[in-house]
Amino acid sequence: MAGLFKVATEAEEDGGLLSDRIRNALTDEIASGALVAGSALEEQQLADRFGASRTPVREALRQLVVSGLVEVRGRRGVVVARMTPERIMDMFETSAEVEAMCVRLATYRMTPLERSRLIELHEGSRAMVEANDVDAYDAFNRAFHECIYGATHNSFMAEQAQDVRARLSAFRRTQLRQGDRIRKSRDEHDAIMQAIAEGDGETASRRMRAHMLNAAAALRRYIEDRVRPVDGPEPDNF
Amino acid sequence: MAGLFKVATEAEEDGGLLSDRIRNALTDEIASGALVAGSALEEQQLADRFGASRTPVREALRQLVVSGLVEVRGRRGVVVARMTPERIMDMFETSAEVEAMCVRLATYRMTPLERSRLIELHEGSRAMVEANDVDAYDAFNRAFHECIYGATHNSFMAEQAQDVRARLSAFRRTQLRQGDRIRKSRDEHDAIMQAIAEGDGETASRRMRAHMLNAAAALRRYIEDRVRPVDGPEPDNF
DNA sequence: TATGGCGCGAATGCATACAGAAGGTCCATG
DNA sequence: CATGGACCTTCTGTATGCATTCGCGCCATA
Repeated sequence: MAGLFKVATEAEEDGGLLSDRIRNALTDEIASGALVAGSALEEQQLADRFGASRTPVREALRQLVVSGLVEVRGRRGVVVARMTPERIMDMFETSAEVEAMCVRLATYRMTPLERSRLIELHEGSRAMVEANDVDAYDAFNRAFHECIYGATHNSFMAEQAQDVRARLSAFRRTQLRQGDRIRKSRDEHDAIMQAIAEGDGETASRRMRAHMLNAAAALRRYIEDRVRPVDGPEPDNF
Repeated sequence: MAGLFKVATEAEEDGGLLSDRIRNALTDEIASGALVAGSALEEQQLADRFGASRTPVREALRQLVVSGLVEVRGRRGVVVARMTPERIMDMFETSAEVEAMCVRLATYRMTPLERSRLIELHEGSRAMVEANDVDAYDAFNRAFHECIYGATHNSFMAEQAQDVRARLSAFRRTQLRQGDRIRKSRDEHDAIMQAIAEGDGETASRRMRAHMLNAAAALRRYIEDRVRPVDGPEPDNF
């Protein structure tokens, strides 16, 4: 329902292709968790929902397959990518390494202006922590890391890092709700910022890796706490 | 023409989807350089060539857009991704960092069996160098690096690394034809292998990064030698 | 002669129609 | 009562048709 309204409002910016609009909408819904993993995505149903025919829906789905957000099952249609816990951990580890790689290069290459912008962002996150505003912190977090990607001055690397990050966004947000993870996250950012300020890319890199792996561990605890009691319908589902 | 024949022979394995076959064929042709950057890809023309209708061709093209191998220009159709020298260098740097990351993890995690397999591959490459067999060495090189990806025991990371590598394959092969680059490449592999044997992931990582950046530099020289004399129709085309 | 407007052609983007396959269901039989 | 097979439904995969839009060339005018 929210999707319908969104499409209706976005219909005004008609410049984009219909298939692109559908793809972006589905990407958002998968990344936000509105579409849970394993859900079947029927073409006709989506076409009705977006007020389009099956053709642009198909194109959007095919693109999502390449992005890894959905997977095809023979001729039985596509489902939202159903990931095992092992795969999620693999993705987090990869993300950690990629982020560590980016921050190392960024430390050595960022301009004073970029550094200033990063500091500004980081300072702004203090209020979100104290308000325990998960959504705001999630948005900040994204901006913070993208700022680092940009500071690598390597647009391809930035795109790759963002791709990996996007595939994990659905899990990252849940992870932030674990205990006082937000506060710890900001403390870790603080340590990273210090290494950046000192121009020590190697230390920044190690701290970033630890930061990301801590987030993964927090997610793991969160999942185990939530999945254990149920123990029934969805053991491998997400 | 070669493409037509290829499709005809592969038509027997009819299990795959038509759009997948087209996508794979186009991927191969772009990666191998048979389709040069900037070439326009007309839907009807491709449909005729593959003996299909426009629909599967469209789907294949859309998937290639997501892969970054082709790009759309409004409604003017798609062209093989036209990359600037800066972007290619960005991609090589990213590839270098990713490979360095993989080999570090692989050094710490590979099983004796995997190490044995890697040594065997490396030994086998000696003959190719002495025969100066670029195609054979290119194939070996791919197997060598994929073996390392696998040894990370992180399937997601392996996929990411392979994606980046695939996007550079068209350039990697040309680079191997530069001077005695093949011999140097094998020497660098040798140094990497030594670090792996000693279990020193950090050294293996640094050597791998240098190896990849050397390859990029070789490509740059090769391009400049070839593009400088022309200086006319394709300054940014390559 | 140069520039701007107009019309035509062609190719993309979307919609619709048709064929094939996969799964479910119901019935018959052991 | 269980099991296997055939039929039917539904959805995917592909083909074709139509509208829109973009580019290109021509012509008129300053």
